[in-house]
Amino acid sequence: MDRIKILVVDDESRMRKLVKDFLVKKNYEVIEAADGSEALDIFFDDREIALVICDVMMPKIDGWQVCKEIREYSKVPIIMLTAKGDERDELQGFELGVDEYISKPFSPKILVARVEAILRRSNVLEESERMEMNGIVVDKTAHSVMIEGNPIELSFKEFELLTYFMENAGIALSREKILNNVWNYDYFGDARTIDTHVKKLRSKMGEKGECIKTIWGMGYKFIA
Amino acid sequence: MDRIKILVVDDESRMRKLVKDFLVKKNYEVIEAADGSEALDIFFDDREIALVICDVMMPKIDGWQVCKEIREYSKVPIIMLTAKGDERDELQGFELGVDEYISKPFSPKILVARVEAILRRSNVLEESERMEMNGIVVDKTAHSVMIEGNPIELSFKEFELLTYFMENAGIALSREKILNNVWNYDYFGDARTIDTHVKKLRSKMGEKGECIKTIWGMGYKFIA
DNA sequence: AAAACATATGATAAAATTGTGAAAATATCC
DNA sequence: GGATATTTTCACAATTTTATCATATGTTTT
Repeated sequence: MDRIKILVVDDESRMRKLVKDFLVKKNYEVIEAADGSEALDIFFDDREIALVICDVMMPKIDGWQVCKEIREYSKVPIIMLTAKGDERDELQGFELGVDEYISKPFSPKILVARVEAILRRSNVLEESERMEMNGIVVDKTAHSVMIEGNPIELSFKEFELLTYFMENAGIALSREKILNNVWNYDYFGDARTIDTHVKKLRSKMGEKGECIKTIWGMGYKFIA
Repeated sequence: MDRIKILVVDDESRMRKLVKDFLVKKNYEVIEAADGSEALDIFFDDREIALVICDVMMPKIDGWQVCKEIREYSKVPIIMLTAKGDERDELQGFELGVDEYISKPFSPKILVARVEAILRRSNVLEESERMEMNGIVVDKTAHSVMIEGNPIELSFKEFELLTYFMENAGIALSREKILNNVWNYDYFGDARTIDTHVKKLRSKMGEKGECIKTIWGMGYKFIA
């Protein structure tokens, strides 16, 4: 899965950097905008931003305005950074659809906690990546495999191999191709090791092992 | 915060024990009273009882009477256990200030659900973040853990780790991910420290330690 | 049908990962 | 400041996975 994108809008570059640093450490992808119009440009251009963190006080277009314009078209979660707890402003904000406030100065922990809470609420975090073909259910998130409702235990490589097969169902895959995709690029061992893994996979998959077909002189193919 | 106190009033010890067992598993402190006058004594003596569960049918002072006397001085939520749905009685009860009825026989789930609902309504469960999975009760507010009704002592990190696992039950978690979420962003130590914590957690959790599964070559996963 | 070649299989060796206990470093509490 | 508990590190054992190889089995070609 790709990293989650967060748009940080603030006219002070120091503040942007601060916020960015903590979020990057948490493995988010942070995009910066130095003012309201840049923020709106980026937001409507990118279309994949999962969260907006926006300073209220900005020259030209202020935070409220940014919020309002985004809300015209999007329900993306918005966190506002306020100078201090101005209740009247906050009330106004909630009407505009602000999801959360963080008043400066804030601790990094608070920031990260709020961000995670919001993302969890909006189900951006941890959507389960599942795949189902012919009674074989692969859940990449849970790292589990079920066949006809029964869980089976696969080793790491076997799991990777199976998901690679299933993601490329119906496509003939040469050993070379499999090596390049399932093994690290720096693997220079024997390609025949694939055979062994295929063997184990097939046996663990029972009847469904026949989904992995041998293409003589070429490689393998997964058929659903 | 201390555990929440619930007073259970019933002349049948079997019934008291039944109710108590389920509530204790949910980390409530249960105080028993075998008859009405004992109940009133305990209630006015303790002053910290958050909920009263009271049988209607009792010798000497019946449930209605207990309810009435408590209501003279307190607005504590009261749940009545009735033999069967006698509507006339229930009407009478609501006038007395009974909050909820549970008619015998009841399922433990119903009981616990009603209790939690009432406590939430009366703000006793003030955002007390607790979760329960497979007999493991974690109360983030109280920072306590119970397994099958027995409290276990966890260190700070162990507690954080367990809650992280439980909040992400069923999801395969890489060491990197665990470090980023349970440890501070500024931790750059050895990832193997996780193993040590997992080891201690497992041993402290006894049989339930098996809920933390090792995913070879990948990380760990909590299964409920 | 035999030769030549490709894949399957089982056993085994090598490598990688995790479990564990103890010691060292840190933090916390009197 | 010392005692205690927690957290981290480390070394080694135990375990699991992965790679290799020899051999068996199966396909294709001649």
